[in-house]
Amino acid sequence: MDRTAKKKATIYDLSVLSGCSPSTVSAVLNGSWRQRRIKESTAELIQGLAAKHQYTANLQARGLRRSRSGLVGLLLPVHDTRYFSSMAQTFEACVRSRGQCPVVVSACRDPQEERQIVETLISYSIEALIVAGATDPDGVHAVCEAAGLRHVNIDLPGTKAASVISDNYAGARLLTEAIVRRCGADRPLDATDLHLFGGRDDHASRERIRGFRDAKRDVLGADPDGCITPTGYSPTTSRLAFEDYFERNGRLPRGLFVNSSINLEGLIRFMAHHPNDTFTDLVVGCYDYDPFGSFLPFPVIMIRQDVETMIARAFALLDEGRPAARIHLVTPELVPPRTALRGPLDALKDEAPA
Amino acid sequence: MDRTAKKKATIYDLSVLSGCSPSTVSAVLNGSWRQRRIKESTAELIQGLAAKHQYTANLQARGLRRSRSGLVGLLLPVHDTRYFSSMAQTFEACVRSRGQCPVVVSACRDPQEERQIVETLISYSIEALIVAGATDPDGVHAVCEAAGLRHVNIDLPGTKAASVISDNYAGARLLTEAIVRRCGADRPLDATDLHLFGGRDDHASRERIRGFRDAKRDVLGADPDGCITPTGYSPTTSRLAFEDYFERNGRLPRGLFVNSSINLEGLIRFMAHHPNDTFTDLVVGCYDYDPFGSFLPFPVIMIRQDVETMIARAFALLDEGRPAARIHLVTPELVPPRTALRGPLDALKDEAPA
DNA sequence: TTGAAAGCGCTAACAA
DNA sequence: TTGTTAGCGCTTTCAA
Repeated sequence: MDRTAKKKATIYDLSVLSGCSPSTVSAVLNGSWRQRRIKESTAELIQGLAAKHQYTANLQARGLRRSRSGLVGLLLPVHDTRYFSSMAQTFEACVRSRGQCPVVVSACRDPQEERQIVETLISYSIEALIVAGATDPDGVHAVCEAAGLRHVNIDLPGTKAASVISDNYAGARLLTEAIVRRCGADRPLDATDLHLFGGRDDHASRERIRGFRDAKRDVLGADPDGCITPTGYSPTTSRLAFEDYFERNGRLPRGLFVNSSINLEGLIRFMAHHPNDTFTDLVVGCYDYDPFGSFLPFPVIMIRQDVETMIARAFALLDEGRPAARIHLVTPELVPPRTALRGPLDALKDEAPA
Repeated sequence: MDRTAKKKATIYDLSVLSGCSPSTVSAVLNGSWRQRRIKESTAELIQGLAAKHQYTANLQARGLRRSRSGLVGLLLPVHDTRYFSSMAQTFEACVRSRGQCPVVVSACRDPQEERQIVETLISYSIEALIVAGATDPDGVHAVCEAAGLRHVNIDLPGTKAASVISDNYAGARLLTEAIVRRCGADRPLDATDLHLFGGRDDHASRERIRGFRDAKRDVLGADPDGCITPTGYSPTTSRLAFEDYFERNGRLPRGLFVNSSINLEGLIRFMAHHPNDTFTDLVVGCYDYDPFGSFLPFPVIMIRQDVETMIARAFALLDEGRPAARIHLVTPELVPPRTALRGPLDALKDEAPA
């Protein structure tokens, strides 16, 4: 027995109450009344009635009629990472500032899920979509294209739609050099002692690996094979890779390039099974920034991707209509160990202590 | 010029193509055809056509007609925390397993935003709402109630709707005792040397403070005043509180109860400005679990709230229809230092290395 | 086993 | 300055 579920007021109710026609009411209530040259007094009358009866537009009806919904989508691989959750946070602020409603969903890096979820969003007539870190951006593109949906890739590029990604090559070089510098403070680093873990066969990983290798060659004068271990984006498989290396070599490499914060979670799972002195001498570089990750008991140098700029660029491209299918690089930032950066949450006003 | 934005097929198109009536097509395509006793062969015919023409239902139209949308909402304070992002992750899986579409939004702990955002969701005819960590749950309740929207609170309780929260009192006791135990390993802890930072005047903070004080009294035999510093849920204000304490006392307390992972971010911001030896001897307890937070260079004991159970209970209550406005406690878990727990991401299948 | 027809709440020509 | 009207695409009685 839902006592209070009174039916919501419609423009027809207000039409009767005000003595005006439904279309007049509609115009007043959706803001188009000035240009429809409706008398100020009628507008006020209707607005008053609307407030009094707690009228709110039925957005499904409006959307159906206008064949758009006011919804804007963000497709993530996962929510549960500081990188992607900060992306969601930034995206949401952007969308709201445009008076639209954000819809953030995740597809777990499953190409089929990606397409299917996007199809669902399209069925709700979303007006634009940002595709972040998709495993199959071109597959998603096909779905969007067929429905005439504006979309851009972010984080991981596609070949069919505009893409905003960070400059993974430059970032990886920067990071690699910083690791070497930090290691070298004590004694020179052997090239086999700088190892990259994580990532898989996607554009970001490839670019990072390329930057890693080039930097190694430049700085250490050598880039032996076997210093790269892809693990996918899973803490479990990453951890196994570390265990494996450790068993083979009796220790970790002195310099560790970790492909992403998810892979860094693999490292801490490894840590949980090994005493702290396993990690003396270790210098870690991690692509992606996590505030707590920056304060681990060994130096962790991080790369913070400029999410704010990436999102802003993505929206700029969406506004263009049909942007060319090229890649836009955004420069990431090197973050020294023990650094706490401000994040999207800092944009919110601080609450009084109580 | 959007070349390919061909209009989407409708049931009318398929009606013409198949020679059946729109209502038959509708029934076939929304799954109600068996009970509408439609011949298998007609169904197959229509399904074939639908596939061929890439028909997908217009969910806005369906929603308008049925006056529900298939959308289920989750209102968060913020995305960018491992606690809330894991909640989003878990929520999303739950909603999808029910064949509905998740909508996760955040309101930045602003009571007015909370109500307004919920009003928007209601305008989209969402079918149920989980209100997580709201600053003004009862305000949100009023909005939902007026629209006859099923909803439950989670994380922070309200007085008007059913609420699922973790047992903050018990958790805080557990955590406090664990901090004392860990400190005491060396030399006995003075009661003034166990300090609580963070939180504000909400139910969770109050319960945690109560648990903290009771445990202190029980274990240390005293609970002097002035050992509690609320800071709100902001890294900046938390950091200032730590700085302030440090300036006054020339050091941090030996035992630190931190109210939430956001407040723990305040601690690491403090760390960024102080050398590592400021933190020898320190034992931290943090309400909320963050995988990297568990591996800081001093012992961090954490409380992991059982998000999976909380979400599951919330859905169970939603299914009840009109659940009583009582509070349901879920037991949280004590996490020793240097512990890497599995999270919602581990439920996903691990990807092959490349 | 199927079809006809009304209508969900709103918008946008077009008329007045 | 306002009203009339015809849908947007779908579901759902009711009738056949």
